[in-house]
Amino acid sequence: MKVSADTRTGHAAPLPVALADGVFPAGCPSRTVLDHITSKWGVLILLALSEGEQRWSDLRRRAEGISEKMLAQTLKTLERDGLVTRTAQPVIPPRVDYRLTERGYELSALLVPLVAWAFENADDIVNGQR
Amino acid sequence: MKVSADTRTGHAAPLPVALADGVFPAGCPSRTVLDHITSKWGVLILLALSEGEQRWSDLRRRAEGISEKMLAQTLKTLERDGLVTRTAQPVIPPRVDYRLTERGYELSALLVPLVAWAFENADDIVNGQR
DNA sequence: TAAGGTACTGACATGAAAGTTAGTGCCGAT
DNA sequence: ATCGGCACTAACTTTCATGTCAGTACCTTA
Repeated sequence: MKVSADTRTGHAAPLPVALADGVFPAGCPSRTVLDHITSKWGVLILLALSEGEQRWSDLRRRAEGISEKMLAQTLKTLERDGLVTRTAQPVIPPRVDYRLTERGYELSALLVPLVAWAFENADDIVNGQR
Repeated sequence: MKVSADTRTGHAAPLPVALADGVFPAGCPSRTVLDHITSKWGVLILLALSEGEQRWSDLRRRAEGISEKMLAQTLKTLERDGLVTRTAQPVIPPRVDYRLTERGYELSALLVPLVAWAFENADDIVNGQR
């Protein structure tokens, strides 16, 4: 069954993804990846790092409201996913830097416009306007 | 304090958003909006609708694994946010169509490349590769 | 006559995500 | 001498998003 294009707006909206019948499969690995990067704090951390290497305490301050537990957990997930690298310097006091990998940078380039859109439209949306 | 650009990749990564000190404020409305659109099923529904108007049963089939409760709940949230419109036709059996608003279409245009990226990179990521 | 499709709603249950609190070891500043 | 900053970890608790199950009302097909 072929799904027709949007007839109201006249816009084409191609999904450049091989999807049988336009179905998003339940067990698909992309679901897991999507869950990681669209997690409450994942987006914010990736966005903050898109401006360059940052320390633990920088990230904590920039993602306002994050707990240390969630910061550690989010960074670990992003590291396991190969989106972020951790560099610890054996100095006192400890200094640890986080930066995006090439892959992480690729992703952040897609997230930036999304978050920018959310910023611009947030007020209209929560006020229930058009 | 000014945050330096990424010195490793040499890429510029501008955040086109007015952020005092690069801090994402805790009470910011964009947090709410981001939560809605990055919810487990929100992304999938918006993506499915990016291909055009669709019925309840179409969406249920395409977002594989979604329950009827979550479909209803997700659609209601997206409707309240002015991203989706609902059109019920008084026929028997009932027929209800869902489509993106202009604003919803704008958003989906940003989500499509993100999901495409997730599809392409998912296997590498979950296999813990580089 | 019974089963199944259509588009839902509501009560209840669960589990994963998130929050809270406390503790680590070392240092510099008050 | 004790406080705070640094970068965490671990145990425990809570909250909320999500899942499960049942029911609605009408019609068609078997």
